Amino acid sequence: MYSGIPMNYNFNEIEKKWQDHWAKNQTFRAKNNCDQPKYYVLDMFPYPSGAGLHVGHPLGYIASDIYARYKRHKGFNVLHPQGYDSFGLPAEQYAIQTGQHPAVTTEENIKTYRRQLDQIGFSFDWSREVRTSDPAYYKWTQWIFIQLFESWYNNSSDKAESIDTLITVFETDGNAKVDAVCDDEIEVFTASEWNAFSIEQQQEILLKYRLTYLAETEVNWCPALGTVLANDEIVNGVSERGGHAVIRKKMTQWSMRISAYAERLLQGLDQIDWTDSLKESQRNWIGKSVGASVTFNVIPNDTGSAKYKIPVFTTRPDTIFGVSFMTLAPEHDLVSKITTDNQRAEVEAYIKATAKRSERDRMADVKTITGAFTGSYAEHPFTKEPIPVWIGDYVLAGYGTGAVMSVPCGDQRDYDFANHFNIPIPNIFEGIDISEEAYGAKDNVIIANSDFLNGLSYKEATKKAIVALEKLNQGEGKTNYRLRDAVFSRQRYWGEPFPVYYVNGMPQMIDTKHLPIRLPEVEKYLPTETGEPPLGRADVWAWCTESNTVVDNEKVNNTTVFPLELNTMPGWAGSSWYFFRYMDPTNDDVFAREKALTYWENVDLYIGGSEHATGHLLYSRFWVKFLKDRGFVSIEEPFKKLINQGMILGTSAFVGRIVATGDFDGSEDVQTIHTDFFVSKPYADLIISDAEKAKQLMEIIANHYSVENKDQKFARPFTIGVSPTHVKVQYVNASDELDIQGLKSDSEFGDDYKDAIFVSDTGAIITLDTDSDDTFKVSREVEKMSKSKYNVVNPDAICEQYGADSLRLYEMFLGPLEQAKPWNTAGITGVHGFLKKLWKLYMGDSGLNITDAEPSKDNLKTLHKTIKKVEEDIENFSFNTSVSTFMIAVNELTAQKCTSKAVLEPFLVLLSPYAPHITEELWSLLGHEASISTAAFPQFDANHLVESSKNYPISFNGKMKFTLELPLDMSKDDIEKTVMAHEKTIAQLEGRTPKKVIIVPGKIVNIVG
RNA sequence: GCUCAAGUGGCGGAAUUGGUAGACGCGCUGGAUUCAAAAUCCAGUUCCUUUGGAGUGUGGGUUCGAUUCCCACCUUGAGUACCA
Repeated sequence: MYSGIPMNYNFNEIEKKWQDHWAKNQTFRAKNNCDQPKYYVLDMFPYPSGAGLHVGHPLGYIASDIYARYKRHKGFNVLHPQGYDSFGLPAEQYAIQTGQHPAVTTEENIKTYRRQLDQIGFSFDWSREVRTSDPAYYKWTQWIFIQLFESWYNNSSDKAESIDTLITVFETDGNAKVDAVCDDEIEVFTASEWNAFSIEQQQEILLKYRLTYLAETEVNWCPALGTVLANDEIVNGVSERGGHAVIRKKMTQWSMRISAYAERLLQGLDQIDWTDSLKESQRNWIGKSVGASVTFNVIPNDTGSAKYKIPVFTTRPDTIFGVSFMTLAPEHDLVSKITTDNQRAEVEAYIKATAKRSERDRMADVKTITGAFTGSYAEHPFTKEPIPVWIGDYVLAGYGTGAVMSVPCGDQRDYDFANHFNIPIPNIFEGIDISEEAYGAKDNVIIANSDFLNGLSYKEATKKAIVALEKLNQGEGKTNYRLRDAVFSRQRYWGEPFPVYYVNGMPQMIDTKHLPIRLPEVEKYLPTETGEPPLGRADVWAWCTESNTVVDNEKVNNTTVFPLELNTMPGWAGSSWYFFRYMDPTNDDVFAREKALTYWENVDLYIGGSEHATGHLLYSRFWVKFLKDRGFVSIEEPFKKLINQGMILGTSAFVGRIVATGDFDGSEDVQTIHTDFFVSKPYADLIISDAEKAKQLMEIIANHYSVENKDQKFARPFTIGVSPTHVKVQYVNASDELDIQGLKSDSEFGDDYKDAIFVSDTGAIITLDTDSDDTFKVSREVEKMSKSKYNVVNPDAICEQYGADSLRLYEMFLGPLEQAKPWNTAGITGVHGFLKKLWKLYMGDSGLNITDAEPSKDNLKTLHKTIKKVEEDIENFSFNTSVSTFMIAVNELTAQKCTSKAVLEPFLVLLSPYAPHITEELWSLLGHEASISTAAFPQFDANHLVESSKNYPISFNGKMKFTLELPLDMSKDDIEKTVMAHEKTIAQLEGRTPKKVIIVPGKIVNIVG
């Protein structure tokens, strides 16, 4: 243990001491009953991966920790918790490979995370830790799922209500008047019909209304992962995790009726303080478009007499007279029904061809226009003219109705399609040329050739067209959203089990008082041979309605014991509400007690990565709105302010390996051979630009191989090039010089560098046993931090070598929080040196160097300008600039030889959010018993910054030439006189008379002429 | 293609109610200290053809004055992708 007062800054001892102290005294425990104003600072909780943290991960945590500590100094009761999103795919993939239970590896990974987090000195309230994979936690995830099941969305009240209110309506009035968000095509029934339905029939109907429902849906199936994926888990047509192929497949799945909340999710964005880009991605994801639904009647053809209707959605009902064809998605249900015999072969061939194209091909190739004519015609609602009905894969089955009214003059895709298939392109825009391309803009159009819409603008024509369509009963105004209901089932093991069992195929909820339903044990984490999810392997996975327990599968009799659901919940289930659990983490009666919920309300500041824009952040908002509707919480939005921290990139290091190209064996085949020669960066540049130098090196190489190794092939003429090869950044110093010995003896590279010959800056071969001055420089490049690029920097090593305070300061010092920026360990010596200077300022050479001396004017000026700047910076989340400010302050106070306690004590408080360990240590050396975190933030006093004079920049035509110290209270006239009389002014003017003299008192003087 | 960011020394970056461009730090150069190295300290460090001139991606514009405001363009990064 640490004792006495060391003269040197012994960060390892100091940091360990205070981390232990904080943990032991629960210094950062948030109070639930408190008169202080609350402040809730949250980080997006991590998935505990096996790789542990690299220096990029803590960036956001450091920023939020600074803010949390700052808010404590400002008198707030701060909730700053941390936990783990501990269900997830990687642990399960690892389990499949090794047989290790995911719970075991997860526990190990969490231990590593915790150790790494602890050593950085975060002020987390660990007494509130949550883990999504903990049954005490997922009990409530299951509970929320049940609440969603027991709810429907009433459009009339614009909120979710208990399913009981819906049943009451059905019992008394049937469903004709119900305005709900529900499945399409629900049959209308009366009250008496409802009451006559069997229980199963009733349940089947209710399922179409519930906010979470079981339905056969077309899903994104990932064969490699053996599970379905949500839209936001697919990036560029492949799985976000692992990059595996994804195909469309119909499966019975739990879904969440998030589409019910589309409008509120959109509107709510205006109420929250998020970045515009993040709000924009959510807006795009929700994808609201306002327009009309229009129904086209199919003209009965020779083969069929049925009267089919084609409903379409359009944002441009004003262009309805420009329709010259219709296009259906190839998957559209009507296609097979309306295709004429003549066209059947062609249509079927086309459908087959498009089905074969993967989603990825379709996305990659948007230029090729394909389609087929069905042979059928639809009737134009107004002109009654026949319109040919085509199919084409540019129309998406999943959006709108899967069919479009094609207006080639107003939509480029329709235009291209019409051109390709020689379909007429009628022009309905007055004075607009459409011979080259469609005119898609809505502004400044005047509709023509459109009967009763002639002469109208987009807005007027849209209104009028909708009214006319409504009169015909063939359309109405409609708003469409791109946002689809979210698939909630995963065919995986390591996730929350559903509290669901099946009676005659109908899902039944387990009563909430029997929760949690714990994840069963399985012997293998793979799907069953019959293709069921891993839970299908569990032996004890049936629900007994008598004992209300999970029992052996063999007991299933479908009268009292029923099979349980085999899917598990997706990763976003547990993370959609965890911020509430921190408020009351151990409560076993409710997910969080009301008192805690009303005190802490919502998250004031949320920091995390932007990759969660359309997943976690949208789902959380959805669940919170739902919980509010049902009266469980009182807030509408979970995260008031949100900041995305930028990614920290790695600075990769490369050694230039010489590759030789030539015909080495006389076979006349040109080969490229990787030699054992590596060249230093400056020399590599030289041989590329200087043929003479290259020749010299070639000779050396040829000699090496032919003489020493008796390898004749290099004696022939050849050419050389430099191939950059990644090496570990650990072997490179601040001057980009390589530790050759270190690299050679690194076991991870094996024998790669055993025979390596390193050529120095000057072109000399570096020998390791002589102490020459030859150095070898690597080339560098900024890339994403990743193990394969050997540029990963572990915070453990940084903490050991420089300390957590240095790490914290440096991460902030790198640049603006929200920007991506490269990490380069070399630069950390700057902030580390600052901490040493700070230590020296307080400790002197022979012990505490603090006196009760009156602070000087300069001391106070330095202190107060620092208070002002740091406070402004923290409020603006500009942490990088306050680190500079601290450096300037310490430089100034050192130069001023300041020893005044009245200045040095408050300065520690300013710095403590950034560098909590060293400030806590110095604070206690100053005689304080209580933690520095309890100290009040210093008060800024502008009086200390008042100046009597100003060093005016004197510019000529806007260019500053010299400065002049003048009193601040000097009048404009006097300033002009003084400046004009100055010898440097006279010299500048060279006899010219200035046209104008601009004087801004306290700012500048500009002489024009 | 569309949307949103961002372009400033060798590097990370600072400066925005328009007013001394390059703060702070890294690196580099020179010096002190040292047997030597590390560490520490001091000085210098945008560029150039240097009694001066140019300069914040490029070209224009507004202004006494533009990194900051306006217009056009270029480049890079992120997101999104046939959404009717």
